[in-house]
Amino acid sequence: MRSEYQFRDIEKAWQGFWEQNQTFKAQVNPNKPKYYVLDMFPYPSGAGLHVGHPLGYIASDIMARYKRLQGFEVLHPMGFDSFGLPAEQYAIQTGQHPAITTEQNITRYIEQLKNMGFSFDWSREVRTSDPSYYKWTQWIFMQLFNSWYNQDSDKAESIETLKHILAVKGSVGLKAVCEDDVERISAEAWNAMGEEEQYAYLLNFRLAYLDDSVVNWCPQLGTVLANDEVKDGLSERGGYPVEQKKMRQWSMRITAYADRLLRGLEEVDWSDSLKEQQRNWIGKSIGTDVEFAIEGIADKKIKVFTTRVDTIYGVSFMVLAPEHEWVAELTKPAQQVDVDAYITWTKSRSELDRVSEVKTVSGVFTGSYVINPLNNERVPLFLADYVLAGYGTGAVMGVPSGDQRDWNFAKHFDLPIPAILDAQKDIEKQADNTKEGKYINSGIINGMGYKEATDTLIQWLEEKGIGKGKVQYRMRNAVFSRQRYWGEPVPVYFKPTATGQLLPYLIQESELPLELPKIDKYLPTETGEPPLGRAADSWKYQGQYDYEWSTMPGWAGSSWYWYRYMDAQNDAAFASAEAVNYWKAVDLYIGGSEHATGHLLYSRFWNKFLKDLGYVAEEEFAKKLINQGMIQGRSNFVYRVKNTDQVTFVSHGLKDQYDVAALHVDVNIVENDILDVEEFKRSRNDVPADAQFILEDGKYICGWEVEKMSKSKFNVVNPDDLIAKYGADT
RNA sequence: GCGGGUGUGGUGGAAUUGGUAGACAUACCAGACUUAGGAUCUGGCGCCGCGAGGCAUGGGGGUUCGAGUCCCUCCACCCGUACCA
Repeated sequence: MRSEYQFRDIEKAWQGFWEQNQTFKAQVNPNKPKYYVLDMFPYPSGAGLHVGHPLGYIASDIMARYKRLQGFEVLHPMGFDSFGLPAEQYAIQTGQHPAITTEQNITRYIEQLKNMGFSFDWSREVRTSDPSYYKWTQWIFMQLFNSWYNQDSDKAESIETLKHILAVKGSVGLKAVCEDDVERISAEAWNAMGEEEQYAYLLNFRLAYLDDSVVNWCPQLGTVLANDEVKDGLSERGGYPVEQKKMRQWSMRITAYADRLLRGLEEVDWSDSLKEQQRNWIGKSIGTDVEFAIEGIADKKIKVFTTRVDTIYGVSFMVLAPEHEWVAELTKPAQQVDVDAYITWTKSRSELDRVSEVKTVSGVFTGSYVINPLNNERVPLFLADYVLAGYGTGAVMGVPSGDQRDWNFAKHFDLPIPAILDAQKDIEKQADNTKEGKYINSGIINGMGYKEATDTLIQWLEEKGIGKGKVQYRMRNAVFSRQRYWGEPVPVYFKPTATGQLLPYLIQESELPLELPKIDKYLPTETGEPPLGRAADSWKYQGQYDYEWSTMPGWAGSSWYWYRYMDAQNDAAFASAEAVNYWKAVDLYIGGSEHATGHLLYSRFWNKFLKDLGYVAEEEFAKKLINQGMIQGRSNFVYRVKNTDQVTFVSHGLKDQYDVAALHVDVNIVENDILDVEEFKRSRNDVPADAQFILEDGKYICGWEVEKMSKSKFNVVNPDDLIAKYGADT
């Protein structure tokens, strides 16, 4: 009889006991203090659970067990973020419905997670792709559509309160977060509108709204690509050209919450680095909007945003984004050819390319001039792709003496570099962004210091009605449409007005969930519509109106899931008031830092919105957050001898005698650094059967190195294998 | 490019304010015990050197009586960069 620890039997027995006795089932129990420990739920990929997943799950499991022993009622759930691109790509290739592969992957994940013996309450499992779950994702979308952001109360309110304000006061003095170019109207004008006209007007104020956004469009694939799927201006699949194209998309007005998202960081126990990343992402800057008149065009003015209005006398050029809507009108015939060529070129460049290449200057003169309102000088108007249409006003003023990129631009196009501060040094050699000293060559602010000059200019501009102080955020509103199949359908249909304009309407709440229709292929349609367009003939609201064909992004389902765990089976609400008021918020959230500016920001946004509407208890959803690190892997290497006719590998101890190239080899065919040569030949089709191996002591010894664990380094170990070999506790 | 982070033995990591660098653990080496070992115990273990000693916290420079810690500068790697999850 062997006396060693029989982990296979013992672990299996206890896991069975826990399941039968529901040992880890959580309940609303007002007699006990609660503790909510949450893991970032995984995407169920086809590769199965990676060893990186348990790294965080082990930490949270330790906390969950510890808190239970301390007498807390502990909520420690697990679920699956099961909508996403990989399942859709697989469906496109195989015709297999993504729901089927997703189901299989989840089954595997659950088996793996149970083998590890985590103390999850599996009765609360959620799956974002399950209609009983996405019913509530769609419901939240409906609430966002039915809301506007009132800056007076500093919260989201029902669109009904806006209707009331419009009927009584109109929108002239209304403080709402909305599109900049919304026409301001009087109460009389509002009341004189027809019902459809009023409805169309309200669309400008909703927190979920339609807007033009720039996307990566691949004409050959007929689809929109993620930046991730674009490499060097070509699609990763197929290598086709990708261009920047404007499309009508759903967006979420997250910018309405920018300031609250900043302030909320002060009350959460998250790492300083993570908070800093969010602050920088939101990017609050205080500056000034200034309007420049256009020479020869009386009815239009170009608006720029600047954080350094004090440098306005140093302006020697102006730059518009190539996508700016007035480009066609502002381009003179003599420059038309150059401008067209430049725009064509920028269309091939991703946003990341555009802002990251600062060494090379590119741009083109439009032939037009604007007028500096302070000194009435003519300022040449250029296009350059470092200016982004989606940020600020899509136009910037060029001040070469104070900004290095502007300085480079001015040198390249041989533009003047006027000095504006007596403290600026060597501006013929480089820009000097100092705010020190007194202004020179600067009209009404000559002799002043920075603060006085800024205040004087803002006051002057506001009096003349051509500028005003403004807070600008770097963060943009969040695009919410995806031209994909495997996501939540948007619960909207389109109905034409009397004039034929299509307006979006919500379906009835009682009609939720709006389930994904079955389609024959998962590709976009031949006319470039999203995949759901394939169901258009039969999939109609009340048999006559087209539904929205785009689906929601991956972040929709993950931006509220912690509430569903509180009351996962509830069919009447996303969670009952009783459950929400007991569990309140996540006490400890564990996951990767890569979610700093995506998931964690979107989730805070939706949480604040749900709080405004009174559906949840807390302003911040995760009180404490810990980022787990990454798993390192021990990589193995083989050494291929260079410049030989016959493919030859030399063992590690002898490699210095040859000219060799080190190649990663799969660690799963290496044991104690000894390579399984036969398996190596079998598993690699780039290694011929007659390959030579120069051995030492009859063995092929591999080299090794510690690196990030990743597929490309062939150093990934499978948790199943490790558990089978050593047991879950190990 | 920009934002955030990390760099200390084979590995995970210690080192309170600037005051003995490498605690603790693991791996490895040698030995003991044992029917057996994925158990236990003992010793060794940053690098060079027989030794005395010298060198060493990504590289270079600086401040200081004294620097892993402070300053400057450079490098490498990781995360994010808005439709991967």
